[in-house]
Amino acid sequence: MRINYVKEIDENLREINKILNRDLKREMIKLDLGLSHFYILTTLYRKKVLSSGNLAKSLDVRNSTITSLVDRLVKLSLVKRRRCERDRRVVLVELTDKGKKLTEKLLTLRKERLKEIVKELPEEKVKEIYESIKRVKEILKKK
Amino acid sequence: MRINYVKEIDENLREINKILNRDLKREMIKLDLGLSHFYILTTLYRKKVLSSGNLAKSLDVRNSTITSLVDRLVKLSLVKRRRCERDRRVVLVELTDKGKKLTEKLLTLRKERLKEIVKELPEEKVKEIYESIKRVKEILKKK
DNA sequence: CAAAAATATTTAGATAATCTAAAATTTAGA
DNA sequence: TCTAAATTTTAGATTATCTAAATATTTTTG
Repeated sequence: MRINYVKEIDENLREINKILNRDLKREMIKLDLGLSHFYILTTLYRKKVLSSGNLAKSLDVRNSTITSLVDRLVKLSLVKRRRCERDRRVVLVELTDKGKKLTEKLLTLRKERLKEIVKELPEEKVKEIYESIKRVKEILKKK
Repeated sequence: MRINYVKEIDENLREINKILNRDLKREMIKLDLGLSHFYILTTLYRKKVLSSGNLAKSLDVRNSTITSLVDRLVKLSLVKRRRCERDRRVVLVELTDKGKKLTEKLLTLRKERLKEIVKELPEEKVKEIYESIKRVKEILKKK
């Protein structure tokens, strides 16, 4: 019997995401925050500084949604806002030191689950998994 | 330089999910439904019949949330409810024919993006990707 | 076997997330 | 300079999800 690879890859990816998201959601609830706040924190962690509008594009939500999400994070001193010097219409958002530390902790927690892969498999196999997943991402990202 | 595989796998998985979810969200909005409805439809598609409570567990939301999500799908004749014969406390949910058709269409749409993998890579490589992703899922699922 | 406890779901009402439309501010172009 | 465009925020509506209580059914126990 021939395997329908696309179907299987799709289902497995959805399942992986479900498991990782479930764990993540629980962690965020403990902090009294939601998944969207996690996405903002990690996006800022990678990009350093981002305008409110680009954050909205990145999360695929409206600008006004970003305003209230960021409001919450500002109140908790996890991120800070400042006006862009060159174009004063633009609001730039970035992590505070406290925000950076928390984000690192969250990313670590999230990776705990994935560490089992490294524990269980030989380096060669882990590398293969890494490359496969990277390849999928690159192909999806192109479009 | 040594690559931190776990970190990279984590980031790539998140990115893959972001891309696939964004596409999916747009599709569901056209139908005037949310992502949660998609999860219900596809879960039922795989499992055929599920109690309201098990749906809640599967989506990691409260029972009462399932009630309103399913209400909406029943109104659109995409799923139907019935009492369990053996234990009449239990409410069973399953897809209607209309629901099955729509779910198949949604899954196809979602897989369109992933089909590019098959187009671009040799069968051998696709198989490797499939097996890698499956392995990740299995390891995560164990716990 | 009847009363009490446990289980599954729904209802009602509250809270939070996200949206739309309009307002405020700033920039860019005719 | 005046007008149009761009960026963000505000205000208010809508939707999703939650908690707690209510309902119906089953299981346990004295």
